[in-house]
Amino acid sequence: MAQEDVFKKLVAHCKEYGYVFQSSEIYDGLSAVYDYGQNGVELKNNIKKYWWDSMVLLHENVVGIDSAIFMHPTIWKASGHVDAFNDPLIDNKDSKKRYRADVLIEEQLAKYEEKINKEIEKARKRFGEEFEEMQFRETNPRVLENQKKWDQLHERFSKALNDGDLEELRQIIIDEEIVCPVSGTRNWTEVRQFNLMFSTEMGSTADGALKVFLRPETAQGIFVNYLNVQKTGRMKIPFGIAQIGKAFRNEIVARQFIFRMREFEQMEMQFFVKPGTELEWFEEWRSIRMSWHQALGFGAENYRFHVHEKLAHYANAAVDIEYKFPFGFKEVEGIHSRTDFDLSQHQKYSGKKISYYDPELGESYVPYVIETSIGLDRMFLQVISASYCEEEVETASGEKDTRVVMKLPPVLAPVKLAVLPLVKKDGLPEKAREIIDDLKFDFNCQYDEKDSIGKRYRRMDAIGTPFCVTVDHQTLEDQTVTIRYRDTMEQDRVPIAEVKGIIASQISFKSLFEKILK
RNA sequence: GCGAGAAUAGCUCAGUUGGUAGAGCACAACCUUGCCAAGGUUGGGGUCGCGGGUUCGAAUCCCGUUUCUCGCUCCA
Repeated sequence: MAQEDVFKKLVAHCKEYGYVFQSSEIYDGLSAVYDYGQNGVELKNNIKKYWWDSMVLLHENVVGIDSAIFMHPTIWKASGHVDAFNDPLIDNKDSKKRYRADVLIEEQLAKYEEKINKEIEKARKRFGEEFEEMQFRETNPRVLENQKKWDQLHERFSKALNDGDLEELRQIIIDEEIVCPVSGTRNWTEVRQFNLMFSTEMGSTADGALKVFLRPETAQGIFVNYLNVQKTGRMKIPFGIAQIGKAFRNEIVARQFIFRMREFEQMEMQFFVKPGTELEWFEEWRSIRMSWHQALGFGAENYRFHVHEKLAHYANAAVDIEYKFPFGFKEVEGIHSRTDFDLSQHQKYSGKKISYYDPELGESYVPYVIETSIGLDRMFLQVISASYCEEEVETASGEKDTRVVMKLPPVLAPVKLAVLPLVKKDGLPEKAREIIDDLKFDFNCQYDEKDSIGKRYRRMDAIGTPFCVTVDHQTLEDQTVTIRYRDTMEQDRVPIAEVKGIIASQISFKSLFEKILK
């Protein structure tokens, strides 16, 4: 079966079994926004717990916070998001290439400058040492002409940019006869402002309302709380701050199910270190994070590192952990060495001193930061991609049949066990209820008495329930039940009293954590 | 954003040159069976994605729009 078909089936399966729904579906949906259903939310919460505990419990120098989605707008100036994520874009209809309108115009300005410089260089060669550049600039007709064009264009461009006049930007491109470098044509679309950040207004909209952004990343909430946590927690460098939360990006193209969404959830940990030691810590976390993924047992061959050649403005090292999704290797998590960029920026914009006094060195410095940032929704997709299986099995009548089973790691499964009376009479349902009443405070349990036992097993396979406890007539006599294991479909008969312990031992995070620490 | 394709019951689909919508599965109730899906009876559920237009009449033809899929592009 082709990988795309698997993915299609997985998406359908997610909807059919209450994992993921399209947002606002009864209103025709909302593009690139999804809701998690009754099983999806359980799986998601379990993934969060796996991550959170692996950060906060396993590392005594990592603590958590939960910062607000709304933050002071200046934070986004300091972080660079306002400038970096605010581009006027224009497309060439012939080459289908997209450009930043402001960049196209800047290039045109550069062309005029180049022409002027050429004239000056020519003249400099001709006149040698007697050449007076200022005088030449003021008198040479070709220089004057290009200078005039430059001035006019620059003035018009600045005004258009300041006014946010997109029409005018497009008109400039047309008037300047700027062509697409690829197609060579001037067949341009409208200029559209593309802002990666969603904004809204806080306070009265009549006047003086504050324009605030929905955070495009959770990291800044950690940076602006760095001092609070460091001081109140008496944290000593190196230490980390972890956070799980929603972030929002107005993506142009958001596709591939929950892989790229407009509203998504991040699990980030920013680790503050002494300058100069950041690359050691970068290596350390890169290795810890890979172990965290691989501990789930989806196969080491399905992961790889992707080292960034081109680094973002704030980073001095960056690597992605990629997982082999049905649509190819894609980024799940990024580990970045962010230097002191963020803290320094906030120091500059806020005017507050953000430094750490290192008692061992006897001096102060702005810490460097190693960031581990994982997309929770991508992690969710990784888990369900890895778990979705279609198996050939033989039916009771000897025919071939396909069993769809979600082989989720039991520790992450939304429903841990189902308790099933073999028949709906003879007191078996009552006995099953009794067992559930004893287990329901420890595990997410389900009760099902409808349809044949085989059908109920299949339903549990489809949502990934790792254990089915079946109550039969023998149960009433000797207080034993059968436990049926999802992956092998094999059964053990055990005393009711032992069920809790057996399941608890298989859904503990401890064994995963031991793999990570090893 | 561009190009191509798709949208009919919860799911998979049928629906003739335009004549007021069907099947299987699923779901609910009851009966029966009882360890790996598909026994019987009965029942609920669709203004055919949405909005216009053409027509006596539109699921069907035309236009627009929304959502999804694929490719390109973009983002990191």
